[in-house]
Amino acid sequence: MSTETRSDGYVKSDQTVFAIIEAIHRAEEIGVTELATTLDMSKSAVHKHLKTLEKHGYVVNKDGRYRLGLKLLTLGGHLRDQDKFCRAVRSVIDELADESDQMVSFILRDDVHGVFVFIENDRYGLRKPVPLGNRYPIHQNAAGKAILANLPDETIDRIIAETGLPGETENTITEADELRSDIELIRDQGYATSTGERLEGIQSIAAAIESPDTDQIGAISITGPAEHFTQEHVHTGYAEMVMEATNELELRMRYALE
Amino acid sequence: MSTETRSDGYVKSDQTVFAIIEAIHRAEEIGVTELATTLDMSKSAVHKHLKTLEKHGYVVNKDGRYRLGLKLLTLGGHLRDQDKFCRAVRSVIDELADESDQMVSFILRDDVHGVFVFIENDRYGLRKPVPLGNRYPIHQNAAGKAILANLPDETIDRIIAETGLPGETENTITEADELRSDIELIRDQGYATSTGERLEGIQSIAAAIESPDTDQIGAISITGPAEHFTQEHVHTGYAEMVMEATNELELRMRYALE
DNA sequence: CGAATCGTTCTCTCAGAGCGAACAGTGATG
DNA sequence: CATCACTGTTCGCTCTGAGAGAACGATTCG
Repeated sequence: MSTETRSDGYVKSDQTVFAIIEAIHRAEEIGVTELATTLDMSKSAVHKHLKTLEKHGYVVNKDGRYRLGLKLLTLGGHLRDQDKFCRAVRSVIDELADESDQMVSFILRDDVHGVFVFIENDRYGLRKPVPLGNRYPIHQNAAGKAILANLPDETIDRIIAETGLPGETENTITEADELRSDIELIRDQGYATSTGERLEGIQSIAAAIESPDTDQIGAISITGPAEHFTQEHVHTGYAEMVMEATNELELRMRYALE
Repeated sequence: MSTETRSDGYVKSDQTVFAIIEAIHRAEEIGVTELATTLDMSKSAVHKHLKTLEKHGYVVNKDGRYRLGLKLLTLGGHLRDQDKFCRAVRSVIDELADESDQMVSFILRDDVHGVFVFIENDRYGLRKPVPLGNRYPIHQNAAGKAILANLPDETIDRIIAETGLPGETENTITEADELRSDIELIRDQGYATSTGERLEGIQSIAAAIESPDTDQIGAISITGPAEHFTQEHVHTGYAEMVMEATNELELRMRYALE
C-alpha cells in the first residue's frame, strides 16, 4: 500500500502535456479523439490540455485539428543563439563553411543522441537537407564518434549498453568492439571519419570540442558526397581544418570572456 | 462564490510548467530558489516540475543550475521540416538566395508576431545574424507588412489595437493611419518595402504567400544593408524576384501534391 | 566555526485533473 | 431529408496528486 499511494516525485500533468506535444509532433496533425485513444485518456482531459497549449501558443487549432505552434521554434532557436557555447561555435562554423565549401555542421551531445545545432551549406551536394535539431544515435556518424572519443570509457559502455548500437545503413558500426577500436583510433589521431555510416554515400570528418563551464560536448563536422572526397582530402585537408577549428575555439572560449 | 470555485477550463500545472520553461528561457540559466521567487511559488513545487522536465529532456541540470534542453530544438526544427507549407517554401527560398545573393528569409505569422522560419545567407552584410525563430511585432518590417496586407481589415484593426504598434527604430511605423496607407500601397503593387523600420540601416523587400489548406500566412523577404540597394534594385530587380518566388510557390502548392 | 546560502526530501491538505455522460456540429448514407 | 455515426466541446462529480511549508544535507563565506 505504501508504494501504491506515494506519488513518484514527478508532476503527472507535465508528463501528460509532454506526451500530448510529442504525439502531435509525431502525427503532425491530429484531432482530440484520436489523441485521446492514442494516449488512452478521456477526451475531456486531452481537450483541456490542448486548450491550455493553444492559449500559450504551443499548438494551433484549425477546425478542430491540432498542430504544433511556432512557440517551440522560438524557444529552440533562442536556445541556440543564447547559449555561450553555441554562439562561440557559430562564427567558427561560418568560416569553415566558406573555407571548405562543403557542408559544415555542429552537433551537440544529448545523452545517447547527437543533435544537429548548426548546419551551413546544407543545400550543396547532399540529396536532402539535414533538418535542424535532428537527433540520431550518437555512434552513427563521425561527429558522434568524435564526441564519444572524448567521453570516459564508463560512459561509452553505458551508451553502448543502453542503445545496443542500432544500425542505419550497412556501414553503420553495430559491434561494440569495432566501435571501441575506432574510438581508440580517433583518440590517437584527434579526428573521426565516417563513410556512409548514417547516410549512404556520405562521407564526413569531425573533431570534438568541450565547453569548459557547462558539461556540454559537441563536434564540428565537414560532410559531403563520398565521391568528392579523396583519401588525401580527408586525412590532410579536411582533417586539418576541423582540428584547427576546434583548437581555435578552445582558445577563444578559454581566454575570451565574450 | 460560483466564480471562485469553478476552475477556468485550463490545466493549471501546464500553465505552471510553461511559466517555468519561459522563465528559464529568459534567464538562460537559473536555480530552484530564484525560479520559485520569480514565479512566486514554493521551492518544492518548482523543484518537482524541474525534475519532470529534466526526466523528459526539456531542461538540463548542472550542479543545481537549470537550463533549457535540446529537446525544444528538436521539436522546433522538425516542425519546420515536417510542415508541408514550410517544406514547399524551402526550395524556393534556396533558389532565391542564390539568385539574389542577399539574405533571404521566410517569415510566418503567429497572431500579432512575425517569426523567422528560414534564413539563408544570414552571414552576409548584416551586422549580427538573425536568430531562427526570432519573433517581433508584425508591423515592424517588410515581411510583416506584406502579411498584414493579405489580411482582412478587421484583423489588421485588431492587431493594431492589441499591440499599439510599438516602435523599434526611429523609422518604425507607429501611427495606425500611416500603416494603413502603406498597406494600401502594398496591396496595389504586390510587394512591401522597409528601410530601417526594424533594424537600423537594413533595407528589405517582401511578398506574402498563403497556404491553401492551413490558415498559415507567411512572407518571403530579401534583406540587406541599405547602402547596397538603389531604388531601381528594389523596385525592379528584387521586387520582381520575390513576387516571382511567391507566384511560383502558389502554383506549386495548388497543383503539386508533394 | 557558526551563519546563511543553496538544492533536495518529506508530509499533509484541499484545489483541480481526469472521467464519463451529455451536447452541438458536420458529413455521409439510405 | 431524416438518420446515423462521427467529430469537438462543455458539464458536474470524485478522489488523486499539485503545491505549501518545514526539515534536512551540502556548500560557501566571513
